[in-house]
Amino acid sequence: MAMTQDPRISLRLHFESGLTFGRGKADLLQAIDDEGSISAAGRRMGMSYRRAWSLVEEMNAHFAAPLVDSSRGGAHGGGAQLTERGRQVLADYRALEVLLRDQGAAELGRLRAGQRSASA
Amino acid sequence: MAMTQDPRISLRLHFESGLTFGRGKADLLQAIDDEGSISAAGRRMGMSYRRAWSLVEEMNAHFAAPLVDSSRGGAHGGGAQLTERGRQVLADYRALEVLLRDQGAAELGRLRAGQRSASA
DNA sequence: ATTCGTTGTGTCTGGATGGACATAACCAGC
DNA sequence: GCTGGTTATGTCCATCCAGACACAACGAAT
Repeated sequence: MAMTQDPRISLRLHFESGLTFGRGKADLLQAIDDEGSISAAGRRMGMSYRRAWSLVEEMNAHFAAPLVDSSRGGAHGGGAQLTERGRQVLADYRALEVLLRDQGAAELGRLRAGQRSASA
Repeated sequence: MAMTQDPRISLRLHFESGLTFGRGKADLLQAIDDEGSISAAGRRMGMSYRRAWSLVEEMNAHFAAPLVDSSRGGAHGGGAQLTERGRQVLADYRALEVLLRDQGAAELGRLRAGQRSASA
């Protein structure tokens, strides 16, 4: 239900600082929220832990407050959770996605229709 | 008036084909429309003709109909104009930009506010 | 035929990017 | 104090990409 199923056109935000935030990071945050772990999220998304962690690091560095809170050691080796800020950022991005697909359906439809037909 | 003046966050569309269309290509199309030439547009945007042309080539290749029509030789060496399709694509992108900034002001505002303060 | 500004292409190279691998640090539970 | 799974970090390398440079093709005007 929350899955964006057929994103022929996806949204990416370009912050002035240089940070880019698009479907990849959004889905990663979502996966971390679901799994409670960066590594599990990475596995689920088919990316290496190294990559997943570096994306998290990048996001945490570019926002005033971290989006992901992590701890290591312990019963299950550690884990990670979204902070309130993290959930807010994710929610805001999702809202913009919905806004675009809903209110911008006409424009997106024209843009899609104008594409060269797939070279199946 | 048509200038997007203070884009702290900009929009980029990711087509499934792999084409990305953001402020750069949009501004390039606009500049070509204004200047009537790819090279003049490139100069105006501070990019090499090679780069400007390759972006145009990329766009033309990914849409069913070209966005830019060009001709070489002649009195002024040649020139380029936006096709009707080109104007439509540009207009659609601009409309989505406006939609996002207008209807998405709350979300964008929160995202901006959450950024780490500039290291001026 | 020469000129002139533009379109259209080829090639090279340095820097950024991402993937793969390796390894240390951590700590509840046993 | 050993284990196990996770976080955190470093390094190397193939590869992609942007920028720079060079140059051919074109055609109206003169």
